[in-house]
Order: sequence, then C-alpha cells, then structure tokens
Amino acid sequence: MAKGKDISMRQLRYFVAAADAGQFSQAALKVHVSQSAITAAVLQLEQALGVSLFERLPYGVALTAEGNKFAQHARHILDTLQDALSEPLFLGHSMQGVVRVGASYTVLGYFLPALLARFKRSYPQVEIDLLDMDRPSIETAVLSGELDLGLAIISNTQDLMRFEHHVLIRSRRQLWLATQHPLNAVSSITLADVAEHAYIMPTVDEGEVSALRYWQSQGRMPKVAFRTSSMEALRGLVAHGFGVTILSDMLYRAWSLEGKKIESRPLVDVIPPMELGLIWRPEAQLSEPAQAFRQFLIMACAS
DNA sequence: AGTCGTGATCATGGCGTAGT
DNA sequence: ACTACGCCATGATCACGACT
Repeated sequence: MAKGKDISMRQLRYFVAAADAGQFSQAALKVHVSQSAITAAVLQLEQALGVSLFERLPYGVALTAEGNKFAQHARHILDTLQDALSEPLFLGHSMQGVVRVGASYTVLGYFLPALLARFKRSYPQVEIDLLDMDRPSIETAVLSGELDLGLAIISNTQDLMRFEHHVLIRSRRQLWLATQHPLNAVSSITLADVAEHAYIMPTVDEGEVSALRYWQSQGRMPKVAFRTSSMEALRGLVAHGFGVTILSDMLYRAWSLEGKKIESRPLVDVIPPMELGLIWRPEAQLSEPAQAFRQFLIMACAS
C-alpha cells in the first residue's frame, strides 16, 4: 500500500457482488455498471490488499482462500453500514419498555432468533416478551390485547381482515427428498408424481391443513406414510428415503441431524408460497417499543 | 487533478460440429 | 475416436468523457 490507496464502500459492494455471482459480467448486471467497472474495482482492492482475491477461470472467477476470508469481512462491513442507515439509532438506545410478542413454532425456531439478536443491539433497553403459541391462540390474544404483535404463518389465517397485517416473508414451497430417491431422477416433477410415493406429513404449525388445501385443489391426495410434529424427525425420515415432503424454503436445511443430505426440487404445479407475517389489532395504539419492533421487522425483511 | 464510468477491442479457453 | 475449426462468453486493457 505504498501509494496509500483507500478502500471504498463501492469497491466492497462490487467485490461482494462478484463473489456472489462468480462472474464479473453477471455481477455488473446486478449492480448496474459495466463489466470493466467490476474488473477495475476488484483490481484496485487486490492492489490495496496485496493479495489476489479471485482465481480467474475460463468461465468466471472463483474466490481464493484469502478472497473468501476477505469476503466475509466485506459482507459484515456492508451489513453493518446497512443497519446503521436503516435503524433509528438515535431513539434506540434510550427507548425502554416491554413488547409482548406471540410467535408460532416454526417462526420461533427458524425466523426470529437472528433478528432478535440484531434488534437487541439497536434497542438494548427494550425487552421482548416472547410467547410460544399456535396461530389461533396468537390471533385471539392479539385481538384481546394480551399481545402487542403476533408472528405467524398468515397464509393459514382465515379472515385476515380482522387484523392489520404485514407479510414479512414469502417462501416458496418445494419438494424435499433423499438424494437417491427415484423422483430425484425425474426432470420436472408434478404433484401427480409425488402422489405415487410415500409422503411424510408435517403436522407442526398446521402443516397438514395447509398441505391438504393445495393437494385438494389439484384433485389429488398424498400417500401419507408418517405424520410427525418434529422437524428433525421429518428430516431424518426424508434423508433416509422413507418418504418425501413439501415444505417452504425457510425451513429447508440441506442436512438431517445425522448428517445425511436432503435435496430440494421445485414442483411444476402451482403451489402457493408460505407467507409469514406480522399481525396487530386494527385500532390499537401500539407502544413506542412495539412500533419500533414492528418497523424493525418490516425493514429487516424488506432487504 | 482525481475519480468513476463506458464502450471498443483483445486474448483466452471451453464447446459444438464437421470432417476424417 | 480423434482433430481442426469457428463460435461464444469471459476478464483485461485502453482511450475517452462527465463530474467535482
């Protein structure tokens, strides 16, 4: 760094885009600049750092070991900046109070923990009183005012008009199956194909009701071999080839508890996505901390 | 003067295809 | 099965312009 060149946020943005895309030209499309701008930014970074960040391949680029490490830092820097820009820090540190939040099982397990940690950093004095409840109980408690906010799979909610709501996440539903499962050899999989094979029915968070809804609308029924409310059991059964299931990407993990691989494949039939959302009482005057938490979730999920 | 972006152009290497 | 060829997408480089 003899010339004392500074590293800019722009360079980091382009670098991360390139690392994500694996191709400079694709990264260029994503950040709306020309390919040469990406090349230049990466070159400048490499010069400033004194290491090569990418291995140049015939088709695209691949991160080097150093590049991979630096990419983690770069992502963290960009995230931190994003947080700083999107969160009202000036209010956050002084704000105090309790927010009563009800969340259903999968929301609690797969969605909330990371977000709660981030919220805590910005609003250290706000306490989130988190309750594990099923969706109908959350809805009743929100309407009666026992809860400030409810977090649930609102694609299951019958009459959403009773609430103010905001959809935080739409998650595509896909087929989960073992690597060696015969369906994995089929190029485009339909519900009719799935109906031929043993099906593992998840019962947690109304999994059965929501599944049967789209099965019935296609005029078919799954061949249910097992029912379980345990996600880990479900993963284990799928990974060992005892059956397949259809669940949202939010819940998907590539490995079962024993470390066996689980594949996920799209279905050609139209299956409604899982919608995770926030509900609150229509005419309720939310407390400041509750408003802050609501706003935080909406902002965090928008990006 | 310095920064950032663009488009034209170049060299490289994989891939498909036609011919043997 | 092998080879030679041309096509194509890729990243690198350069000259130039806009902006501050």
